[in-house]
Formats: sequence, structure tokens, C-alpha cells
Amino acid sequence: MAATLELVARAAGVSRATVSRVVNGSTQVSPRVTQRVVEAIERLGYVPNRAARSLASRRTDVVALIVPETTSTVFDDPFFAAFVQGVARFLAETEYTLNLLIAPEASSEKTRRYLLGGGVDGALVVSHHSGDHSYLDLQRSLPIVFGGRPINPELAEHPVVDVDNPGGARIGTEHLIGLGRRRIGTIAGRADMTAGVDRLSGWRDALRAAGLDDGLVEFGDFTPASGAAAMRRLLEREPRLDGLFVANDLMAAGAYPVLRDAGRRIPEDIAIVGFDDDAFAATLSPSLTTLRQPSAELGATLAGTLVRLLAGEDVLASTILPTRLVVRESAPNP
Amino acid sequence: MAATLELVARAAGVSRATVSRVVNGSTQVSPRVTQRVVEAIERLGYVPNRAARSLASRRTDVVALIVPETTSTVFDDPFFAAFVQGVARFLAETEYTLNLLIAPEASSEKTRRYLLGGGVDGALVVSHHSGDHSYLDLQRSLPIVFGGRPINPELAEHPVVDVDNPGGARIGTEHLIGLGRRRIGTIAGRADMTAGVDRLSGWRDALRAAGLDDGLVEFGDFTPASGAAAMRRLLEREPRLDGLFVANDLMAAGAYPVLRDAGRRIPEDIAIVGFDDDAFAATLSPSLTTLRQPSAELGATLAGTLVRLLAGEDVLASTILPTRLVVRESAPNP
DNA sequence: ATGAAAGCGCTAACAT
DNA sequence: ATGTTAGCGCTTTCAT
Repeated sequence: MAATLELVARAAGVSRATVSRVVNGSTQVSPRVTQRVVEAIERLGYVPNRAARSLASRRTDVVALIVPETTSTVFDDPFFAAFVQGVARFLAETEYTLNLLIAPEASSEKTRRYLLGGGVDGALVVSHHSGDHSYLDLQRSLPIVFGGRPINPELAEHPVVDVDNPGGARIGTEHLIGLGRRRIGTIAGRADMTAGVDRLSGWRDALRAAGLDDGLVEFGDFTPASGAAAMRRLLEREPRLDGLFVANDLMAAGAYPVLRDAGRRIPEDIAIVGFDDDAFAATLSPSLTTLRQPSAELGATLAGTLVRLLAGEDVLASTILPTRLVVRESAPNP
Repeated sequence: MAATLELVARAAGVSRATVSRVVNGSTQVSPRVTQRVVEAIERLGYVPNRAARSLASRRTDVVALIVPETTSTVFDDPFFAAFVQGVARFLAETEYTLNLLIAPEASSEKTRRYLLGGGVDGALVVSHHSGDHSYLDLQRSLPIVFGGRPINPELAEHPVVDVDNPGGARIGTEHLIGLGRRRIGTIAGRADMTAGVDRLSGWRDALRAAGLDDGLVEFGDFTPASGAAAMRRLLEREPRLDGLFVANDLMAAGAYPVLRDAGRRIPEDIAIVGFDDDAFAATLSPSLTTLRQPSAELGATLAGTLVRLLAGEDVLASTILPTRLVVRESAPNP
């Protein structure tokens, strides 16, 4: 059986309150008593009971990272690896423990109870879809920080950390324009995710500023297969396409073989810029020019914002991290 | 503020005990009272407090999946995606919530306290290294099921679920023998992980049974780079190598270019069998013959074993799942 | 079938 | 600096 505070107190010849103080690092305990208590704790192998502590203190020291995606999406998307790592690394330096809650679960009643029932002190929510309303009723009862601007305006009051999607898309598109391309299409991401919407608008802004046609849009869902399909539609609509901005690298990877089969050379006939700089971008042939997201930094910033929020500090309503253009063969410098 | 049991009891005009019974699905409550209580719960938006419930009932309804690896290892290894999914899917059907604890964390004092302090009802531990002793002191105080036989004999008393590593390796090697290959080497996995040790012994068994030389062993650490290095050493030792069993597909992928550079054709000059059937096995050129692991099933079985253990049921000390040979171009059928 | 009452193990005023 | 005393919100005998 696990030792209790009571037992430790008895062994050390002090009150439970004193043991509690020692366990919680209070400075108000005399060195010699602290010493006695510490010894008793070691001797008995005492570990505080979480439930009791949480019940009395009204905190859990746990934060949840909620990913409303399927398990496979999470693991297949290279972005998440770095992102989760950023979160975990940051939290490792704090008093908090990370609890990763994955999708189907996250929408379930069980998880809702876990969150609402005081199971965690706060939550991080990433990749929020417009169709997903499962966090609406959490917002008033739990500190939440969003990773990626939620498309849902009701959630606007929560702090958000995001990468500069419109800015990155604009820079990528301007790069294509700078290469002299004039018929520039885009394979956009899902319209129900802000990453999709924002990258599309960045592409559009750049084209309009240059006085070019911004009608060559086809949508995908961030998967390679959808990228291939969108590429086919785009080529059909405008065979003379000479530039392409793709909302993520995976879809760009899907577009490559379609272009090859159509006899279009990259970058001679059509220059391509992706988004993410995932693990495959550099290994594609030709290698992909793309916008790098600071994924790990995003995770760390997100975690940091939540921790500050939980500490009662003021946090920025919105933090936007910059992207960086990584120039490779698919759209080389002039 | 969140509603409490007390408030619900008052609203429904019953005792707290009765509300508790309704919440916990006791059949001993009359329909009309149940009805009243349910209404009060809905009206007040009551969600039980986890800490209080856990303190009183001495259970948490949470199980931990402990992965003693770095975050990137977990996410980069295709095996984990399917595995975690298997665990999550199984638990979704139960009363338990999954808490994924990743490595650096898992060895930390914080996590130890989380586990020992009653934070979870039980734990699943995968990918156990011999160097890792952090779970030794958990074993007596927490129900644990291991995924993959722990190399540490002290942990032998815990239930284990594993794939048939020796059997798979034997079958793969026998396939090479059946192809008429006679100088069959192996790139083995790390000697401090049972998956490495067991696959090596399976290869050895097959060769001995056939009366062939079982000395052509070089070790890697399951990464492509280590596979490449091992391949070079093997070719140096025995240039006439005509068969190769590799302990995982990633190392096989690393070996491919080395063989190509050495002017050895696959499978004409050297036939290759891998292990895992990961996402890349089929896309290698030539595609890789390999042993498929039932990763998701492994996760589900592991979770199921723990759940049964927690329910006080008897569980098998050891459950071994079969692998299946997937024949592709690198070692085609005769 | 329902209620009363005693904790579960800890923290946090409040005293001293 | 240390002890005393209430709870935290729930489950669980034990009565009735």
C-alpha cells in the first residue's frame, strides 16, 4: 500500500500540514524539520495522491493537447511530429504534464467529461474545423489556447497562436511572379480550415497586386490524392499554366506525377511553390520550393501561452509566427 | 461555476447518494426518481468532478500508454501510428480514457509521480530497452502490460503481448533458402531490444536447420543510415552474398543504394527480405518482400489485456501475434 | 428503493 | 515556524 501524508507526518513527528509544506516546497519550514520529513518520505516511498491533491487544491497540473483528427492523420502529417515535440519540450520545463487526446475520442462524451470534470487545468486545441463545435461549451469553463485561428467566430475570444499563412502564401506567389510567371494557379486547402482559407487569400492578394488573373483555383483536402485530382482539373482549365502555388507539400507531391504525365517540365514549363517544408519536400524530384513553418516553435509558443494564461498573466490575443521561403529546384531563383 | 452533486440532489429532491447511483448507472433506483435526477442533471449541466470521484472510488478510468522514445521517433516510425490507433480504437469502446505519455517525459520524476500517485489505473509500456529501468519501481504498484517482450528479466512477471519475431524472421529466411540462396546474411537490429534479438535468432534458426552458415551478421540500430553501414560491412566480409534478411524495412531501404553502388542487382544477385511492411516497403524499387506486423491489432490486444487485468480477470502471461510474409520484387516467388 | 454518515488524502486558512 | 481545523465533491457501507 502507498504511504499517506498522515503516515509520513507520524514518522517524522510533525503535523500533516508541515509535511504538505515540505512536499510543496514551502520556505517556511525549518531546515531540521524539513530534513526529518524528507527522510521519512524517502523511507516510506511516499508519493502524494493526485486525486486528493487535486480535489483540495483545485488544480491538476495537467494540460490537454486536443487534436480533432483521426489518429492516422496525426501520425501521417509530418507537421504534427514537430509540433507535438515543441509542446512536449516546453511543458517538460514546467510543472505540467501533457495529455495528448486524439480526435474521435476528443469529440466523445467521455472526453468532454474528462475536460469539463476538472481532469485538466487547460487545453490546447489544434487544427480546428468549422464543422467542429465540440469545444464551444468548453470555452467558458476551461482556459483554452488555439493553434491555428479557429474558423468559428464564437471562439474568437480565446488566445490564438498561428503561422502567417496569408503572408507566406503571398511571399510564395510573389516569388513565382518574380520569376516572370503570368498564369499562376493554386491548389487550395479545405475551405473549412483557416489554413486553407488564409493561404488562398495570400495567393489572391499577390496576384491582384500584380494585376494578374486570380481565378485559377482548385481545392484539395491536403492529401496527395486530392492534389493530383486538383492538378488535373487545373490543367484542363488552363493548359498554359506556368506557375503554381500549392497549399501544402503533400498536395504538391500529388501534383508532380500528373504534370509529368502531361509532359510539363518542372520548373521550365511550370514553376511550383508548396507550403510546410515537410520531410519530403527536399526529396521530391525536382526538389520543392516551399514555405517553412516553424512547427516546433508553434507548439512551444502555444504551450507557453497556455501556461501564462493559467498563471493568471496577460497573454496576447493573437500571436503570429513568420514563415520562410525555402528556394529549391521547382522554382529556383532567377 | 460547475454544478455539484449536492446541487443536483437538491434540485431533484433526493439525497446525494441517489444522484450518485443514477450517475453511475445503478439499477436500484426507481424509474421516476431516475427521471427526475436525469432532468436535474441536464438542466444544471452537471459533470462529475474527476478528482473527487477518483478519491472516493480509488479509480481514475485513465490508462497510460508510455512510449520510452523521443517524440520524433514515435512520430517517424510508421509502426506507431497504426499501433496507437489500435490502442485508441479499443479503448474508445470502454470506460477508459487514453493518456499518451512520450519518452523524455516518461522517465522524468514528474511522470513517475503521475503514475505512482494514482493518476492512472494501469499502463501500457512499449519499446522497452534494456537500458531503461525507470519502470522497475512501478511494477508492484501499478498494473502494467508490455508491448514487446521486455529484455529485462525482472519485468517477466507482467503480461506481454508481442509479435512473433523469431517466427517471422525464420519464415522470411526460409523464403530466401527456398529461392536457392545459400550465402544469406542479416542486418540485425539493436541487441538491447528484444525485437532485434528475436529476429536475429529466427534468422539463425532457419539457417542452422538448413545446414547453412549463420555467421554473416552485422548490426544496425533500425535507421536507414545504420542499414547502409551494415550493408557495406557485410559486402566486404562476403562479396558473394546472395540473400539478405534485414530486421526492419528502414534499414533495408538504407541497404538498397549501397548494393546498387556495388553493382549488385536485386533480386538477381541478392534477394532481400525485410521486416515490418511499413509505408515505404511497397514503394521501394524493387519493392520489398517483408514480414507484415499486425500493428493495430497489437495495440488493441495490448489494451484489451490491460482492461481485463484491471477488471480482475485472468490474462495470459504472454500473447504472441503472427506475422505474414508479403512477397514482392526483392525476393519474388520462384 | 432511498437516505444518513463516514471517509477518500490532501490543502489552506487560521491560530498560535 | 508549526499545528488545528475545515473542507474539496464524491462513493459507499450501513440503516431503514
